[in-house]
Amino acid sequence: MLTDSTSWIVHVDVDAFFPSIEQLLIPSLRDRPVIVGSGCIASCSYEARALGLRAGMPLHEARRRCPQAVVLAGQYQVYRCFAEHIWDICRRYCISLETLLDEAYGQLAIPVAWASCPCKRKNQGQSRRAGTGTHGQDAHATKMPLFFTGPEQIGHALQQQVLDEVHLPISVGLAANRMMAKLASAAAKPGGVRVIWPGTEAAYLAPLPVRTLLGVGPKLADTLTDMNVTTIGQLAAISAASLRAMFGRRGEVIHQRALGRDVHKLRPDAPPKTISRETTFHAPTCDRDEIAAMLCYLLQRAMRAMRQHRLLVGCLEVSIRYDDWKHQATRHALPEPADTDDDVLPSVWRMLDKLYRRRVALRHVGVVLSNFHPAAAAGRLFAPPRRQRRDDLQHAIDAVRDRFGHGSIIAGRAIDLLGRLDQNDYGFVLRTPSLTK
DNA sequence: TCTGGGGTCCTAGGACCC
DNA sequence: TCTGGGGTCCTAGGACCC
Repeated sequence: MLTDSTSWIVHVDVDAFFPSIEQLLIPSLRDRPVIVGSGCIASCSYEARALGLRAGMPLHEARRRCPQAVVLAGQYQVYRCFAEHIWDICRRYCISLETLLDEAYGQLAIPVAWASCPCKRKNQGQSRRAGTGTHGQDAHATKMPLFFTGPEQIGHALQQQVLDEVHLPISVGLAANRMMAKLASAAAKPGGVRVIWPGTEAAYLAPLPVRTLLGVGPKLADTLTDMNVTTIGQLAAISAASLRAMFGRRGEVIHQRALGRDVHKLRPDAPPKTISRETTFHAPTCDRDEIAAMLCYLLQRAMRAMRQHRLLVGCLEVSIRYDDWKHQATRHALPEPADTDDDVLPSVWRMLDKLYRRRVALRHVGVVLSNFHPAAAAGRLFAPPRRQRRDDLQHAIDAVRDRFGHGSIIAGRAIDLLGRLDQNDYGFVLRTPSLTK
C-alpha cells in the first residue's frame, strides 16, 4: 500500500507511437512493417523492428533491408491530437504533467485524495476537486477506481483507460523520480507496467551499461569505456569529486544518476525556450534566391509557431550546412523583441550574408528563435498607424493559415518557392526535385 | 548507424560596466 | 593613466534526447 509520503513519478510511453496511430487509422497497415519518417526513421512499428529496423536508421538503408515496409511521411498534427487525448487521461491520475510529443512524466496524485472520494460522493453538488490534487475529470464518470492497492495497479488502470478510450497501447513506468520512471517504462515495453521501488534504484542500475543512463551519449560512453567503466555500477563507484573534475557539472549529474537519483525535477508544461525550423535541400544548391526563399519560408513557420504561444523573439540564429557537411551558425540579439516576420527578415538576410562565404553548395538551412518575451495582451500600445497596419496584416495572415494551412498564403521572398510547393492537410510539402520531398 | 527535424542544457571566451 | 576583480550579456559550439 502506498504511503502518503511517497511521491511517485509515472512515465507513459506510447508504444511505436506514430506507426501505431497509422495502423489504427488504416486497418490494412496492421501487422505490417510501418515506418514513419523522411530521410531517416522517426519511428517504426514492432513488425519493422522485428526485421532489424531502428529509429534513426537512414531510409535508404531501411528500404534496402526491408523492401516490403510501408514508408509514411507522418501527420504530426494528427499525432498531436492523439497525444493530447492520452495526456488528458493521464491528468486524471496526476497532479502535474510534463509532456513531450510521444511521452509524458507525471507526478501521481497522492492516494489520500483518492481515498477521500467516497466522502465526496456524498456531496455530489460540491466541487470534486481535492485540495492536494485533482482528478481533473469526474472520477466516477470516467470509471476510475476509488482505491488502489499499489502503484502497479494504478499503472494498469491508466493503461486500460488509454486502451479503452484511445485504442493505443502504452507502457507505464513508476518510480520515485523522472529518470527511474523512464527506465521502468523502457523495461515494461511493449505494453507493460513496471515499478522500481524506492531504495532499490542503485541495485537496479548497477549491472546496466553506462549508455543506458540518461545524459550519457555516445561520446561520454566512449570516454568512459576508455576508462574501463562500462556499467553504471562501476560509474557509481567513482567519487563525485573525480567525475566533477573530469566532466564538470555533467560529471556531478551523472554521478547522482548512477546512484538512481535524478537532479531534474518534473517540469510541468511551460512555454518553449527555443523554436526552430530547418530543412535539407533535396539537392545541394548555390542559388541565393532559392536559399533566401527557403529561409524566408522557415522563418515564417517558426514565427507563426511562436505567435501561437503569444511570444516575442529576442534572439535569432541562422544556420547552414555545406555540401561537405561543414556546419556554421550565427546568433544575434535583435534590436528589440519582435513578433512580425517583416521585423525579423532583415536580420536573416544580414546573417546569411555573413555566414555564406564559401563557394560550396548548401545542403541544409535552418532558423532558431530564442530569448522569448511575453507578448502584450492587447497589442502594441501607441503604435504608429503604419506599424499597426503591419501587425494587423500579420494577424490576418495567421488567421487564414490557422484555418487553411500554412501554404494557403505565401508571402515575401518565400514566393520564390512557388511552384515547388504543394499544400496538404499538414501544412507544406515541398515537391520539386531540388527540395525535400 | 554517413547523417532528419525539433528540442534542452552546458561551457567558454570576449566585451563591457562598475 | 594603469591595474584588478566581479558580474552580466553576447556569441559560438557541442553533447545529448526523442
